[in-house]
Amino acid sequence: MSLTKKQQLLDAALNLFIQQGIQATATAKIAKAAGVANGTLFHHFASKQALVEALHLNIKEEMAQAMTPPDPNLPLREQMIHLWQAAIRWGLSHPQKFQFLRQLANDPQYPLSQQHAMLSLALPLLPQLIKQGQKAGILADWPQALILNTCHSQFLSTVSLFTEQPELAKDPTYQQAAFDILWYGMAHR
Amino acid sequence: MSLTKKQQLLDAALNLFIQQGIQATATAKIAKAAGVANGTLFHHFASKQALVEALHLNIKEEMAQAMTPPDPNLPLREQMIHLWQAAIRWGLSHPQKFQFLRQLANDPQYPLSQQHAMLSLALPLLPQLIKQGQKAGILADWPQALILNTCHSQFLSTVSLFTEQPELAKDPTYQQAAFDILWYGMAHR
Amino acid sequence: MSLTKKQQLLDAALNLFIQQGIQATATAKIAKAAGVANGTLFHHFASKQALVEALHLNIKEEMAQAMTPPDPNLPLREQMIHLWQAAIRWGLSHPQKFQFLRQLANDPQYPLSQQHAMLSLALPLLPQLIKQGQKAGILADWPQALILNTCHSQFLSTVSLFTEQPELAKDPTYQQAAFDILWYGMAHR
Amino acid sequence: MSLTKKQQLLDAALNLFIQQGIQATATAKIAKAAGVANGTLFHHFASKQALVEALHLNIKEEMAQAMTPPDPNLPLREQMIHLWQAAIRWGLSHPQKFQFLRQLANDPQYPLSQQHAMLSLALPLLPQLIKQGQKAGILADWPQALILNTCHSQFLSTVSLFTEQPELAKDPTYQQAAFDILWYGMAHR
DNA sequence: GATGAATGAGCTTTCATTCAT
DNA sequence: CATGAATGAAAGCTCATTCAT
Repeated sequence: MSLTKKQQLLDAALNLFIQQGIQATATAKIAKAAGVANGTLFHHFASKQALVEALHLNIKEEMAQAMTPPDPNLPLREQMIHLWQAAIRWGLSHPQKFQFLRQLANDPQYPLSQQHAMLSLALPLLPQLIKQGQKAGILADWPQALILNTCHSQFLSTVSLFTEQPELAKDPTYQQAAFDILWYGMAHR
Repeated sequence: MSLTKKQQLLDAALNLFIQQGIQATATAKIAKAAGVANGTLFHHFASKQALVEALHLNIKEEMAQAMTPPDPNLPLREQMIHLWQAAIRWGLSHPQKFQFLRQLANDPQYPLSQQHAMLSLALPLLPQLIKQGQKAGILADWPQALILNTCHSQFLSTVSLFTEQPELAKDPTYQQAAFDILWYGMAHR
Repeated sequence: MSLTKKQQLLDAALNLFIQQGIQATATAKIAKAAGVANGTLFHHFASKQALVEALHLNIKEEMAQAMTPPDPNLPLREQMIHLWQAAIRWGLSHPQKFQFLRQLANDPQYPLSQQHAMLSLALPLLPQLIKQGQKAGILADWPQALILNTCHSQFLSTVSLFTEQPELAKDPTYQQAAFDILWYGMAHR
Repeated sequence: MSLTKKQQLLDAALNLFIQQGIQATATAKIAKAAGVANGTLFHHFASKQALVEALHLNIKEEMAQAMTPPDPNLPLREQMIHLWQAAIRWGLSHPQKFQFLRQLANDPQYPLSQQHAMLSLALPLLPQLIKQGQKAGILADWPQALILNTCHSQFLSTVSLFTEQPELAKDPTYQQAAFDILWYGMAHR
């Protein structure tokens, strides 16, 4: 039962964290929602903080696995579309986990997990691709930080928008449009 | 002295909220930081929640005042640049207040203040301008929600980036670049 | 205005005390209900305790004035009826003040004002009358404390009953019955 | 050991409540008097209010168990004496619990537990007996409410008197006298 | 007299964590 | 492994009282 209960705790925690916030969720409520005893939580996790970190790690790993690398022989734009679609797809099919990552990224209590941590996680190949694109004269010659920042924010806000308004997500036109806004924005003119 | 102490409380609260988070900041610490007694906080604010809301309101009003409307006779692009610069300027010169707004927008405890609340606050004229631009064939014909979402996220992330890396903010090229990414992204092709 | 505000405070206090209890009523609420400032209460009364005592004293004096002594030439039973009716009448026409006296009498915080304090207040002549009655063989020869106790309790409970069920109070038969139960109970057989 | 601590808390609470009043007794003092930690009180009782209600319920049940029903074949007067003695005996042997019931009955904060709740608890059979007595012409034909009220108040005041003056309680004459006052008061003439 | 901002001790309640079973 | 009673520090909030104006 051990693995089961540990997983039940993680599931219950995720569920409560995104509803009420991390701080506002008492460990006792997590245990109750998981159907285990109060002390069992501390049997599997040294502290509430450790539980949060374990959950964070789990989700990061799961997301990383979903991000298959693009075929390097494809044109740059196609490679980027591949990354973009994989990231968006994961965000839309795991809205709770996605929101948890957002929450952590904005929580002053967990400053280690900066915004960029999430980006580099979702799109670890992006920096190289951008550099390639700039060298090849396909992308505009602005600072990396600015371009990465834009990619990141467009990714986050697109998933959020599509999660809130699922009817938009259903139309593939808009999925494409979200990428095009980004692409034409950073393309060289 | 009433106004003084009330303001001291708001100042201390803002300072602590963005350092430690809202929940993690005890009312007693706010009072201490403000140099007043514990009960004084509750003399001026009915509850911690009321203090947060008062602070929120103050900042929103202050930001709204900073957002001067553009000259409607200017070309669309110039009007948008006007808005963009006013918003960025305010964000950069009030980094704490800006961060507080971000925090609230992402806090599941204060769901009323959605992301879009902040946007419509900073750029209340934007929806009309976009509609005009689409009618005139200047902007691409994507759903309003998508374009607004992009503007919003680019605004937030640009202020954050420039606040974290002030050397970027100093170069007016990059301020312009951040707007151009947005503009060429949503411009009609 | 001084007398007025002081009286307003006493009135407001009485009203709130019987609704919520003495302890549960904050001085600030009394002041607000009286339409005066917070500090004004302490201008007229040294402390909350002093306010309670002043109210108590006022009510006791008012009640004492309403208790006109019976004609000593009347038969014993008529004298007792006189006292009984005066007491009941006062209780029914001042239900709030009556209830306040009850509350104080049962409050462990104000132990000075025992049950008997209220009795001797309402019916100061009663002990003598009882003694006379016993000497004359009209009343049973039980201990004074027992008879006084019975009179007292029948008085309190009758006013309470009639206040709760005003339709009973309207029928003079029942007013008389309440006295008769008492009288035949303690009469000599 | 759970039952032990829970009971210790109830005992300590009863003791302090009747000395200082319910409101005036801090939960921290109850915990200290019970020899447990502050939080333990709230582990067993959801709130102070819940503790009060649990205590109330406990005492009511205990009292109800002590009230053995009379033999219905006995004459009416004997049945009433049986009830009277059982009630008085319980009140005298549990003075704290009796006083707590009185306190609650008079506390405007707990209005549900009216005076009559206590009576019907102590003497649940009384209403029927009275009706029987009136039909048989043994008891006077006054409204039930009036007679019940008298019984109730005589019961309460007798226990109080005997508790305050234990020397009276020792003389069985006076126990009988207290009942006789009641009986002759309501007997048909 | 009258005001109401200011105080700080004290209240009820919460909660992460421990530990004997 | 699992439990849940027990802990006590700390939280948000209340309130009688003071005092400068």
